[in-house]
Amino acid sequence: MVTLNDVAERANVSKMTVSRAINHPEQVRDELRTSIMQVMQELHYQPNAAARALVSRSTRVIKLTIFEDMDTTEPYYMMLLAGISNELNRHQYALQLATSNSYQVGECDGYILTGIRQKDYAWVEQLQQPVVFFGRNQQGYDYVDTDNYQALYESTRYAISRGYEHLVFVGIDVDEPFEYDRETGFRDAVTESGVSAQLVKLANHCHVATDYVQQHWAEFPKNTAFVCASDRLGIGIEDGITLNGGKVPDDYGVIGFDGVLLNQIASKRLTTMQQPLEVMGRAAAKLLLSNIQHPHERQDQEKIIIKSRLSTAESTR
Amino acid sequence: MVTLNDVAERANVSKMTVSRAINHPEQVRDELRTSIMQVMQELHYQPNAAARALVSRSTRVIKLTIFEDMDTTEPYYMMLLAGISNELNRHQYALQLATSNSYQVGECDGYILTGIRQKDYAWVEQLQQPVVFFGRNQQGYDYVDTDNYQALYESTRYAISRGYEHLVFVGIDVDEPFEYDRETGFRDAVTESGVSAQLVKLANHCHVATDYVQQHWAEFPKNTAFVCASDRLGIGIEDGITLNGGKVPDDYGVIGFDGVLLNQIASKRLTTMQQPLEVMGRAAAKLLLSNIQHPHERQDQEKIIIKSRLSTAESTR
DNA sequence: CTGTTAGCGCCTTCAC
DNA sequence: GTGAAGGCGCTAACAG
Repeated sequence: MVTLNDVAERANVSKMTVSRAINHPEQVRDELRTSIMQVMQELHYQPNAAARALVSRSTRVIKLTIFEDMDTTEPYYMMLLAGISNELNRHQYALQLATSNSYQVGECDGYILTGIRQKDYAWVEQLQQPVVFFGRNQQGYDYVDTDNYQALYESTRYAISRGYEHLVFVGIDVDEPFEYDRETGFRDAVTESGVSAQLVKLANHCHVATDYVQQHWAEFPKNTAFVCASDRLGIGIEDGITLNGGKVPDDYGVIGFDGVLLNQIASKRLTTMQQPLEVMGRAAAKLLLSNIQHPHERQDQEKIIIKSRLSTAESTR
Repeated sequence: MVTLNDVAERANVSKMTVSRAINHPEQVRDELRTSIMQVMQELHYQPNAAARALVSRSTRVIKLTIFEDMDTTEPYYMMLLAGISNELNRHQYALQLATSNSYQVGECDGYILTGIRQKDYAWVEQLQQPVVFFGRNQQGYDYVDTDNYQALYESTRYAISRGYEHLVFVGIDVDEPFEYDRETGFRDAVTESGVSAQLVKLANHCHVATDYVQQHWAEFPKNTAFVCASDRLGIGIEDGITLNGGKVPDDYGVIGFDGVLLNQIASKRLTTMQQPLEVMGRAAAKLLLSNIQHPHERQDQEKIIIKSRLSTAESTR
């Protein structure tokens, strides 16, 4: 292993000069600095991160902690990872993955947290380093989230603009703020334009949505659009319609929400509100790094709300 | 920050005794050890990983390097991550994510590599730490891979056993060993049983497969099964069949390969050879850790080939 | 069994 | 501008 010392000897300077050439180049004579740089290249010198961390108390490592079993984790986290990773790389930080049951090995300069439940907050509070959440929270921590209200408001408006006259909101059967935001977005859009509408909440699975359509088919006149709180529900709904002989998109419209997986896979492409996950990942990383550089009081909670974009496809006319 | 020293003082011993209580408990009197443990608890002592790494030259960090743009990365890597992460956690190692353009920050004890191209091998060779590949390689590095031959052999046999009398292999249009293995698996199964068969290679997209069926529909008599080299192709094929009025699974069978995403999403479930990605991730981690503990020569290349399992669903009878 | 000494590689502080 | 000394937190090696 090549150390600072090795470089110093070869360059005929003290190791301090080498250290300075790296960390405070302006304090070293140009001539010396370039010759030191050259020696570092020749020797393939790589600073020892552990030694740096030990003395500087900064690790240049960010931990992403996912409070869910990785096994059941949505694959779309991959896009999030990409965003976080891209941004961290730009600033020469490393990304370390952890789960709630991870053995905590090694320090870090900050955390990005996602999938937190109520019982996990005790752990969060005890953290010494800055924290950014992925997803809304009411505990005053900075967070990045998607604009659930806007997403459903806009997709509903879109359905109406395409001439569908009866709207059904297919929500997810959970008691979470994000779900209420989506519901409210739908309600507001519907109220404004005065079309007829109904709401239902289902478990977030394709087949549940399909069964729902099967059982309630009589309730849906032609010219109905289903505005769904997830793409899984959207796909299930579309299937149910087809099974009943309904025509998509001519007589029935379907709009999903999330838009991560399906574009690559599903054969019939679903119109969907697409969360820009890569952007959201980058935003979370950026926010965290800024908190690390400028430690601020917990008073002013920073909320970064990112809008989804409608991606139109074959399930709406 | 609580250090060894703090614990030592509070427990009225030297810091070495505390260090030993942690790393070599058997060398410390039971009584002393328990009292030290208690003090550590009280003080919430956490060993400083940087200091440990510095002195022991072991970081307990494993890097997963994905040689693809994260942006385009298959979401199924998430399952791989889960497997790797689970296994590493069991052994108290941390997982660090890197991409080819990552700034190399910090050391690690070993690498798991995936998505490598020819031009990346120079980088790999210069690594000091043990390496395990995800996916076959001919450079002599240990690797974990799925058994492509077996997967297609078995799915083909299955199709035949279900009474389909004409078989079509829908391969991926790439010049890679894994593709030839799949093709050979198909050929062998077909030859053994003497059914009629044909092969085609397509770009790995749903719609390409659908178009293919559309254009060649006349070639496919009833009782044809399509054995596909990916689930995307499988879905596209199934769609094509349906569009031509073919009945799946009664008159036409479709079998995919991969089986990661779709079970959660697609409404019509595809019969598919499912790669146990979580298991493969764990295997890669296990192999790497074993290489770290017992450094061996590069002579005997360890190959871990993991079999896929058929997951039968609605696209075959 | 337990304590003392020394040093891992780097950076801060203080001399020159 | 540059160098020397000291110490970050921990552990291996040697004393006792």
